Amino acid sequence: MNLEQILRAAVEQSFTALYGQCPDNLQIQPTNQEFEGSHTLVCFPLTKISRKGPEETARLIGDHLVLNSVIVNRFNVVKGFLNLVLNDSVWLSVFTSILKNKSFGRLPRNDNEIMVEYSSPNTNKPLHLGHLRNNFLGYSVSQIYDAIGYKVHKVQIINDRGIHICKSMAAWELYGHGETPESSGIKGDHLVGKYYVLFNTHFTREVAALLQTGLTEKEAEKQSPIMQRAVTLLIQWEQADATVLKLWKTMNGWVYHGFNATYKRMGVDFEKLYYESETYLLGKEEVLRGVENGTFFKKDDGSVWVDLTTDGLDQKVLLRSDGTSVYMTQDIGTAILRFRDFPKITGQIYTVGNEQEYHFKVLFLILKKLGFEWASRCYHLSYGMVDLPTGRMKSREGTVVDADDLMQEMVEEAEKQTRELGKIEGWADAETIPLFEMIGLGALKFFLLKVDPKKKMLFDPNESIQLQGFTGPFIQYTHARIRAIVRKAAQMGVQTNRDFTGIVTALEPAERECLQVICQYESKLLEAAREYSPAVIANYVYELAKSYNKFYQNIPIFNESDPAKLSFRVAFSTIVADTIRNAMSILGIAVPDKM
RNA sequence: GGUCCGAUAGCUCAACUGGAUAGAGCAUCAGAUUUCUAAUCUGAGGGUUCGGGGUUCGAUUCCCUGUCGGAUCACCA
Repeated sequence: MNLEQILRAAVEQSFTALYGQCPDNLQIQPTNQEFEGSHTLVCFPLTKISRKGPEETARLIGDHLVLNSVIVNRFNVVKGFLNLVLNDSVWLSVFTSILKNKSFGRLPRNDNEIMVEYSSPNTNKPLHLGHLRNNFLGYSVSQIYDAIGYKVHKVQIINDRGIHICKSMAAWELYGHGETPESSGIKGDHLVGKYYVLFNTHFTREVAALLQTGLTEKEAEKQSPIMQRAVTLLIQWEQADATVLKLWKTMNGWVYHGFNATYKRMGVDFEKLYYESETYLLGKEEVLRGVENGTFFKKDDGSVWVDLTTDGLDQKVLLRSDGTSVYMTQDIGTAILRFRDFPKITGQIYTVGNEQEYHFKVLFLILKKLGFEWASRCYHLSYGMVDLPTGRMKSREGTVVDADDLMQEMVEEAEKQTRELGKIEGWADAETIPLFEMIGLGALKFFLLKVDPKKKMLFDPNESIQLQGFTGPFIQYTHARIRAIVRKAAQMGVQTNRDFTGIVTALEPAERECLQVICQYESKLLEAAREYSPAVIANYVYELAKSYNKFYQNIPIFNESDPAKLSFRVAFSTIVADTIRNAMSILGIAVPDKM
């Protein structure tokens, strides 16, 4: 039982003793800074049962608690708010139990399994800033569920087939001169992306030329030789033409190789990859089954549709008139396949941008209509676009921020700043290189995760790497400072592994305050899981770091003459550092011991 | 036009299922401390929570309505 549960039980007992019954949704919240106390009971809702005014109700409960409960020391009443001051002995025993609990911050394993999909890029160009938010979010949500005891399956769907990859293939065939990642020294995904861009340049040029000859825009686009080549490639691919398949495999292979390097630097991973080329046929089967049992219908031209007008949505195409599948078709197949592969999962989380909200609404509805009861347990973790101070990212205008470039710039900036501060002089490269990586990526991840996922956000690279304020590096530094204290204490031979109940009699206000923040960690994890929001954790860990800084500022640890208090404060610092490290690992961010 | 989402300090963001005088950081100004890592701490100024109604002990939060911004409504993915 944690502190809040103990307190809740005590209040329930008192209220029941006074009035014979007690509502089960007692509102206990942290006390505002300006009042004395740590926990506050909101008494307005209780007046219906107590049949007294809010203030009197609060006073009576407070009196009863002080007399009958061992944990409440004193109280004060402001309007209908009952502010409770707990005994320091309670705080100390809570502290000791956290200190001894090796798995603090990780809830016990349970039988739940959940699947998280994230990343899921197209294979025709490298990852960009938007993918960074996607990956960090998906990874972090996986970590959150892992921490509350779930078994998590991280997956992604790779859109490896379709016209987009054929465009890169066409351009490479025509203008590539056999260029490979090895021959050019260009990372595979960037190389394929280069030909995708090249396709568009030539396509635009060809269309412009054809327009001169008097064709309409539509005709010109159709007759463009490079576009015709791409379409041919797509048809040949579907016919399993050996040479086309070989080229397709080769170029996709380059992309995967490049992506893997990017994922590795990001610090994300996957248990299983699904490929569109392997799931779209199952989707097609299911759609045809749906036609047979009347869930879907066929139009005269042979295309298959679902009618969702009674659900307030539109009609949606599921198979083209030529029988080929669309995006929705393969998503149906993928979802079914996943629940077959992992029958124990209680649900599935799709980390995909908010521009696809409609798509997922339709997808889940279709799955429900097909009779899959798990459809209601699919959740679209939707997130907003990432803007830059320089303006919006537009692939057409070439203002897309490449993920690899950005990570590299962040790390370089981290190095520059750290060197300027001069604290790492004389360090070996083996120490500094991982440190720059930690700071640069920590800054990036923290900044992208601290904002509520569903909101669109502004990414300011310069602000993100600052060592002051609501940033990753600030928290990393706080952690490093605490570690320095703990190291020094260890050199002095201070013992920290002990029970402080009864040895230490009183707490400083800053200690009590900080301890209170630590106690909130597990409930924050649950809240983060409920909301699918790493931002909850980011806000929390920032609050914790600030809270410790106040403590650190007010209490000179090594000036303490009482050895019990000295070891208590060092142990206390250890717990804060551990909690910071735990919370940051939920965000996928490493924290250094020295910086 | 239909649907969904957003709007909070100069800027970037918080505010737990409706709770106290709406909070942080940055920026501005004024101080402390020169250490156990100052990459710190304290204080000040800065608000009609987009406008207008409603629900109640109490609304940034819920309902209605208007304004603005974004997304989406493809035989694209």
